[in-house]
Amino acid sequence: MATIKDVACSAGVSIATVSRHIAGESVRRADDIARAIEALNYRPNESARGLRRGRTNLVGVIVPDISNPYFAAVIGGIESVCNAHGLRILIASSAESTDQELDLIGSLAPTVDGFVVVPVAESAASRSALVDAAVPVVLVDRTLGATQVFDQVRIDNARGSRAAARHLLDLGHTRVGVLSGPASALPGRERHDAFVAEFAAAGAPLDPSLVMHGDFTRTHGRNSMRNLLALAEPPTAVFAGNNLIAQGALQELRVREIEVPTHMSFIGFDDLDLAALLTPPLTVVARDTALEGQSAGELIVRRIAEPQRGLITEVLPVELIVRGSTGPAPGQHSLTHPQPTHR
Amino acid sequence: MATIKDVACSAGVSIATVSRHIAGESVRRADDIARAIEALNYRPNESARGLRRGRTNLVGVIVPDISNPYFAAVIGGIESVCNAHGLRILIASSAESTDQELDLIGSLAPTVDGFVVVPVAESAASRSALVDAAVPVVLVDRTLGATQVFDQVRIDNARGSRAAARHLLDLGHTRVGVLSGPASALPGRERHDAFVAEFAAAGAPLDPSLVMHGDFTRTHGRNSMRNLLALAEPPTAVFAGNNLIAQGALQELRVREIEVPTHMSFIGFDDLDLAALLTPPLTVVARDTALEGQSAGELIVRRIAEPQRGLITEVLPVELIVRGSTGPAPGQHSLTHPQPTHR
DNA sequence: TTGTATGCGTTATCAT
DNA sequence: ATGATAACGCATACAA
Repeated sequence: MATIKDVACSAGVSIATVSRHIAGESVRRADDIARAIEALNYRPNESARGLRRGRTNLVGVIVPDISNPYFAAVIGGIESVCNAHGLRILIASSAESTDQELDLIGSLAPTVDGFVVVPVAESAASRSALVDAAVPVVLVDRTLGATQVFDQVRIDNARGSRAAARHLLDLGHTRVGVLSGPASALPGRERHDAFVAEFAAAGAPLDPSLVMHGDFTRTHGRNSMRNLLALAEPPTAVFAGNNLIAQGALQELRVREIEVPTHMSFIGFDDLDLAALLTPPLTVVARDTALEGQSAGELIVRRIAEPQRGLITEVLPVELIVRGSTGPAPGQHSLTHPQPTHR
Repeated sequence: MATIKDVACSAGVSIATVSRHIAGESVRRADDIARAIEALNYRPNESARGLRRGRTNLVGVIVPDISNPYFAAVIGGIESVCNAHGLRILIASSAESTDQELDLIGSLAPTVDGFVVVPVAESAASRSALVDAAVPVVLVDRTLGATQVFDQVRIDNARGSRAAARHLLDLGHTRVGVLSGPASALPGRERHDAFVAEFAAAGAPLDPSLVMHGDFTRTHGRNSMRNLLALAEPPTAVFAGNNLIAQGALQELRVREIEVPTHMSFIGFDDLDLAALLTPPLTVVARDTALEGQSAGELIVRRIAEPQRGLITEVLPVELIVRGSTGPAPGQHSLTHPQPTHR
């Protein structure tokens, strides 16, 4: 591997001059230096650079599960923006464990110029570890405690849930099941609360026995849907709090051969890759997951460049996509149901 | 940030002793040192370490598209294994561009101890760039030229395709469409060739006009399926060369309201997240994508530890999962069709 | 077993 | 505008 010294020799200047040239300063023999760099295929040693400047050009990205398509899309967004700004992405999975998340923050902290984190839950330990890390931090999708100390990228969970609730209300549903995520995570809380609140505001408060809390997992979706179906009077519609919960619930509906939407309307939060190809195609509250990652990338880039800037919270929009899995409640005139938006 | 000097001071020893303690050598005042490290929350500076030892503990992972669920699963597998061995993962996307892949290899090479690459195509430039990088390399899923110079993790594409062909033959299909991936990539070639060969070997060579080559994209799947359907005599079954091609093809089948498998049998290479929830559930050739990543992780870890070892190629098995999208060809006795394996 | 001292490749300071 | 040089934090050769 060629070093700056080799370049300096080859170009007949001192290493200081080469360093300046690389830093963009104007030097007399810039051409010779450029030629030497080219000829030797010289690349500055990042370790030496990092040691000297105290910066590594590395951003640590910690997510609960890399294989989840949602997180994968977010990572993709982060990567494209950061790479365009010369920042490398260090990926690590907390494997849905706050303990592991804490370890990762601690061990990555001295190595990275900044963090982009999708926290597992609202862990005070993780929050203070990130504060101790003393580098810029951007939180995506979830928060770490009520008082904001980091930049954030979130989506408008409340609006999405309200739109879903509104849609079901318009279709005449009043007996609605809710498969919520954990209250320990912001999206779980916000989606749940807004959905329930919208029904209450419409004068049709939901039956609490139809509200199931659980993790963001297929298992929760499947088991809770099973429980709902076992009820003496099952709901006429179900709202699933995220993509995994929806998958589990759909699995159960499929096994039980429940007709959707004839006997049960279904709406999920988060779009699925094949949602439009299911029978019936799935009605969902969707968001731009790649954009979420890009926004996070832009925030961390900016924050690293200007650490003193005021805290930023970016709230991205969501969209109700009405496909075919939601229909009028039994006994409703089909005329009243909204026109599907085909996508 | 505490340095080794701080620890040495606090423990009342020299920095060399601290360094030895960290390296695992036995030193007299190990306890004092451990206490000091704990108290100061000391972590070795990776840049300094990298500079001094010439190793960074970083593995560069380059994939064509991070958001593709297949690659995401592979990355997840790599990450879990590497992290367990103290190696960090540097993620970068080549965005399906061999040029970008080449740039990434060059710019990451001085920074990483090894590469895990899913090449975009069989690029001689990428191959020689990886050779020039002079660090261990593991190739996943695809190759870079005929002569093997790197460790590899692949799947048994030929066996998977033969199983798919066999399955369709057993169902009596002889007029079969093939939506193949690019011949420039190993999986595209192997899957195509084995599938075609199996039909030929069975004395039922495929009609060349039913064989469509294209990229691993939804667009190819959709357009080619459209072309097949527009034929005077369309095929009775279609084989899709990967997950994206299958998605596109299914989209077209859905739009055209073609009944599967009554009017058209469908089988894809690669499982999809919701494949079992489609109507009908999809018959596919599946593989363990996470395992593929884990194997790659183990190979790169091993190769970094023992660079001199002989070249390794790991070929992972595939599995035909018969669900509901394949049925007997028109005019066949339904008795002859195999029993579905429900999953 | 321990400490001292050197150098890894780079940037920044200082003098020219 | 340029060159010599110190220092970043660490691992190790060498001396003790």
